[in-house]
Amino acid sequence: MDDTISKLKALADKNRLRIFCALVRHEELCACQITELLQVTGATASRHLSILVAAGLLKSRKDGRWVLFSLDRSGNGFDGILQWLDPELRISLTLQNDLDALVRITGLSREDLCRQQRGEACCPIPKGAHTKKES
Amino acid sequence: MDDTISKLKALADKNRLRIFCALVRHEELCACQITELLQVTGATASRHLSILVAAGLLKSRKDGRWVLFSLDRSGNGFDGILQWLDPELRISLTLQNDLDALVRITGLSREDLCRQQRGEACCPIPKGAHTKKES
DNA sequence: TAAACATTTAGTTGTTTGGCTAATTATAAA
DNA sequence: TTTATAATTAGCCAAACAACTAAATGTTTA
Repeated sequence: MDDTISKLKALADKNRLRIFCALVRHEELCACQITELLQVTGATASRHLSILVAAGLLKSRKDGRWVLFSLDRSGNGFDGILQWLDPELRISLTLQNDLDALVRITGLSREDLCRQQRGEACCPIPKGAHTKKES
Repeated sequence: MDDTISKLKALADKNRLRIFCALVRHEELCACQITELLQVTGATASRHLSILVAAGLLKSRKDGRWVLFSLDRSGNGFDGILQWLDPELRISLTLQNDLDALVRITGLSREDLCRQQRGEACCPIPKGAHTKKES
């Protein structure tokens, strides 16, 4: 039961649910892409990611300097979770907006993305991104 | 999305998950039966129940002095939730123990149960109930 | 009507959680 | 080998939460 509660707790947070749903549609995302998506500090994104990994919902692998995260579909009841959350993916404006934002984020090279996050303004954020309101 | 997060948060608590799973197997339970099951104060059980109702996972109806709770199966994605949690019901010792305890609890009249909770010791708790350990 | 009683609401307290900044670790580039 | 950098960890604070006791609410019975 503790295992199930860990998964529920892990998903019962807006930012972590956004991460999870983003990874339903994108095979792999690195920590800095998640950071950019959520618009929080890298430390905060890292904490959320570690909670999702600890709950057995995500797995990660290193790729040089980067750490890439993806869904861990091997967990108990994973299909039930997806079946539950899938309708959500289609109707939530927040999640739709995230998918739009991910088109931009994954379109940048990881180098440019991280440079941008450090405020060197080499890659201005296109107007309209991150501006839709939740229904 | 907020609706989904409410449901996840509501289930992401050990006592509330126990309530929910108890109601998967028992059509209706009153607040005092839940109180007896969880071994918490009536106020605490009432709060947990209200959170589950607010999340749309349970519904309630009044029957005289008593309030009876049951699953609200009309909610979005309810089947996915059940599909996810059903395996849990079979393997968790805590939940199995709860089902055993419910046999005793539902075997008592509501009157006797509530009298017992007030400590008049009219209905001694059978030895062995509430004693199994979680795996 | 008065007393008993099932449940809920209010108010308090200690714990958990989510965010931040700063410091640390590990990898890559100069 | 020094510097830059992606990610994590540590430490802090405010907000959220779960438990309790006590008081309030609404229903039934004497």
